[in-house]
Amino acid sequence: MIDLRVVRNDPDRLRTAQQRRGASESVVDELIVADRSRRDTIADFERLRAEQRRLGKEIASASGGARDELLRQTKALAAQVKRAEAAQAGAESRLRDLAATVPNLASDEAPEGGEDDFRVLVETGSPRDFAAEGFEPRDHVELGRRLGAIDVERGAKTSGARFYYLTGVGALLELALVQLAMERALGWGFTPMIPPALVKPRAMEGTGFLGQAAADVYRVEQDDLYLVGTSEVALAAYHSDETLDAESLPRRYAAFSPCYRREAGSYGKDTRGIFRVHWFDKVEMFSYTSLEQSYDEHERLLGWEREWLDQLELPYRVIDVATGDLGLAAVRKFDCEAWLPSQGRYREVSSTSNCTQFQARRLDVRVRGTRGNEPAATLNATLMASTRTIVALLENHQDRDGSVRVPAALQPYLQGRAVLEPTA
RNA sequence: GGAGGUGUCGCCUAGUCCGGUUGAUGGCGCCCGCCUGCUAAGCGGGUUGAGGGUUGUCCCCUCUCGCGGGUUCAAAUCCCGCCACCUCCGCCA
Repeated sequence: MIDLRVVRNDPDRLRTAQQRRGASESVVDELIVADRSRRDTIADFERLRAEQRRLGKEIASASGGARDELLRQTKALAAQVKRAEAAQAGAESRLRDLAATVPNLASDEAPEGGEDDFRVLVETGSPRDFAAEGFEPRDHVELGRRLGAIDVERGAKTSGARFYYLTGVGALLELALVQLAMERALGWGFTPMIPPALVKPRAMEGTGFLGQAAADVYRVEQDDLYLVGTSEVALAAYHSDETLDAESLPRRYAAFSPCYRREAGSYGKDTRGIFRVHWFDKVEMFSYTSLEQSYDEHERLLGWEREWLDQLELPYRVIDVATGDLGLAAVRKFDCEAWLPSQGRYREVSSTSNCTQFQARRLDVRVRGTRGNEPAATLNATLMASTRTIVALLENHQDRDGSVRVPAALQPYLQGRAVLEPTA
């Protein structure tokens, strides 16, 4: 949720922010009205309640006729209090519902525009020239089949489109990646976590996934639980309703969890292979910081994401995502995109967002600092998304015979294997 | 899934049966001060959190006893629903 003080003190800033996002500006005026009505109803209620209290105290000590007279007065008052209370509750929920639709204020540094208006920040490593090497690169589906690593046909048989089995060396590869990622994260000071993948509505709502992204979320209706699309949800909710000491920040968590996404509205997009699937596993980095610290932390998280891709020896670029593509919670987002030879372009393999106080305000995560309590800032960053990492590894490190070179850093986690050989 | 119990302002706890000076008792911890070669002990005071008013950190108001409703002039206290934890039973990895 955005800071409602902006609505009161600087509505023009909010209008500009909405405009930069391509979001509704009229909502600002609605917010101003709703906020004013909330304050008015609160004032009414508090005034009546104070009067009621005062009378109640008198009744307690009065007796006889005086008491009866007081009772007559206060009975009428009680009805008014009840009405005022209902009016306040109504005004508050209207404001809350309205505020919930407003996205976080995008950073001034984020490029303005839609999905295609990103800015490329860096490009590192160069895509291999397969023509010069004299062979046509295979895509990950073909490579995975030859290695006995990926089985999409049986995935579809069992669970439907966009499901897969990792088999044999494919399964080992994921476990190796997870293990390596966790050890790196541990070295950087993260606390390893294995969080729940099913969460209550509050966690989902608090992280901003029930708004415009709700269609992409799996819901278990019978128990009113949601399957998380990222462990960011469970990690953000981890400290909900808590007040953290400023000295304990930043707090960094690295979680391994499955991720479930309905991928609604992506019909026909990336239908081949395991690039876009309904379920994958991921190691996610998550930081709690103060608002001031969050900007530097964002850079650090990006640095760690890059270090990870460097050690997997993948060519990639980093983009500064445009305002219209930030989602609800982020003020700024960097995506790392690895080169995919089969597609001849860069594709997202990781992403880091600074959500500032947007999630913390909803989930009630506060920092106890010198200025009193204030909402914490939360940041998330992909370290290792299993399927896309496997796709990038197989395609970039393939050889003409369909074998795949294992980057040195990963070899100790794959029983020392330097090359994955086709089984058929 | 069934039966019973518990949930009080950091931690522990009184209060709940029998509604009203409870805007919640006491202890521990913590903070400030006093005392003292130092430390400890001792003595005095402070200590739930949130929102708002005034922005004259001085005060005032509202909310907050797991959460949400209800009854009542009035709810920590009575009633209903839910949640979490504990014990036992059943079922299952």
